[in-house]
Amino acid sequence: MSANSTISHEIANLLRDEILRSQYRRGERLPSERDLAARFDASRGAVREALSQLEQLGLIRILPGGARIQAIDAASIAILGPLMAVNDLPDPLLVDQFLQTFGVLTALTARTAINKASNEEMQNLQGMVERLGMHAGDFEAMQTQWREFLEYLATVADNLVVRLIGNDLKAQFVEQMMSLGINPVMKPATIKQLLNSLKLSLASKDAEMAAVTFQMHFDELRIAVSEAISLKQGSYQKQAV
Amino acid sequence: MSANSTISHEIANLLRDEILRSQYRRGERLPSERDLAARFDASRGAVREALSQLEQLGLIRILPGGARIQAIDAASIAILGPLMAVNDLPDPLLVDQFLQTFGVLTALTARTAINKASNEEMQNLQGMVERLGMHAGDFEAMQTQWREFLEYLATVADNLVVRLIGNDLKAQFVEQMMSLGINPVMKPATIKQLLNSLKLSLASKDAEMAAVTFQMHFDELRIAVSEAISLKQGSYQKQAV
DNA sequence: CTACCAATTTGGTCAGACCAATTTTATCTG
DNA sequence: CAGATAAAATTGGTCTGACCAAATTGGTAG
Repeated sequence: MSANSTISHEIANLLRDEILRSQYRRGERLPSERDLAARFDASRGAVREALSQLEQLGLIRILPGGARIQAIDAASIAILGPLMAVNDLPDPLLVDQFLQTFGVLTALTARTAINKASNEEMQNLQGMVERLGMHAGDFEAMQTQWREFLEYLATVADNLVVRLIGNDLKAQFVEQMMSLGINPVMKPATIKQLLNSLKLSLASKDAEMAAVTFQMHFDELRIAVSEAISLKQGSYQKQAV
Repeated sequence: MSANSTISHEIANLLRDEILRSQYRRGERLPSERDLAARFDASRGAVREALSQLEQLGLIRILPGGARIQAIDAASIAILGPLMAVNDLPDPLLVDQFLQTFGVLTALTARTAINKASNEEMQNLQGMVERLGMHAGDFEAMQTQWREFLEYLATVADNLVVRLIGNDLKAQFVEQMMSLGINPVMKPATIKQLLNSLKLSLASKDAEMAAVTFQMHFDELRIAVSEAISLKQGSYQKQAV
């Protein structure tokens, strides 16, 4: 995933992970560009490009005298993905916070979308929910359609701020979960209930109800993912034994 | 603000603004590094560092054959600040979306914070709200204390995801508004009501109520800011005449 | 008009050099 | 011994010029 062909990207990724693994303390000086160049057997130019990227991520601050490590909670959200990936398993707490955040933003998106949707868009939304209900069994197919639904919802809501955050978040997260083979399992009854509630809110154009529905869905999802992770953790420990 | 002493930063900022001003179309090729170097009278290395930053911002994609402009809604949220700054006045719609988003995230923070606050933290929070009420008149003082309150709330909630988003958002936004001299004015009665509601939710440890309170506050703020901007717009037009 | 091949352009990378500012070290002083 | 001071080494910022592989472009043959 983070194998961006170019050397500067590789260096950036390596250093990024080292920083995220707390191998440097906050405020500490990174090795000099020349030293790094020697270490990675690369030119100073390549190293400088890498550092330039890390600075943009908010992980370091470059200034005459040396590049210094920044506090991690002063960084950009673009580090979330890598942060979840530094360990074998993502930090469950972080994942939970992630879903919680994603939940409120999705709820906002739904609220906005329903409030400003045209008749045609409303019909499209209803149609998509309808189709979602039909594939209730097939996880893969539902996953795809579900994402399309959220995507369309975002399009209708047309909130650039949420959109941008969503980009960063989704890109960082979804693939991460997928690649780890973490499959959250939700009870069919719960899903059915969610879809029904969604149908209702759309039919009555009740934005608030839709928001609450999504909120509840994500709360369920948080539980499911949490279980999926601890399950995975169990199997890891087994392997270790 | 965006005058980062170094040439590469200057180039990056210039190009960033040009892209945000839609001077290039999506998918279009940026001038070659050599051309850009000539244009800015800089070395190719400096240009490459600049492009490296723009790529990290998600504004362009660099690949052999040329750097291409990306869709703006595929970028990082770090572009929001510059995006609001490209015009004399920030886009009111964007500002509104901004506050809306900030609102739900703050509501989430409040909910989480109250749910997991220790007794001591709870007392601190109550104390801060108390003090906020005392400075109801002085805008400056209240502004500072208000920010401290939110900051502490975030510390207690301890949600890294929201934290990171908040960083990016705050950094991009608050200063922007300040530097433009946009002072949203809220009725003292409204503020009083907000603080009371806040006091109540803290006293009864009612996380949901606190969340709703913040939500309402931000809705009020959105109105106030919207008015402040259109007021500013009026005075601009006067000047133009 | 299409398919294919050569010439050109473009990004990726390197080496070596110079400057200004900072940091470190050594030196001198009280 | 501590503190101020000056010299030396280090560090980031920038430039020049060069080479390669991949992609784009332009022209040519079918």
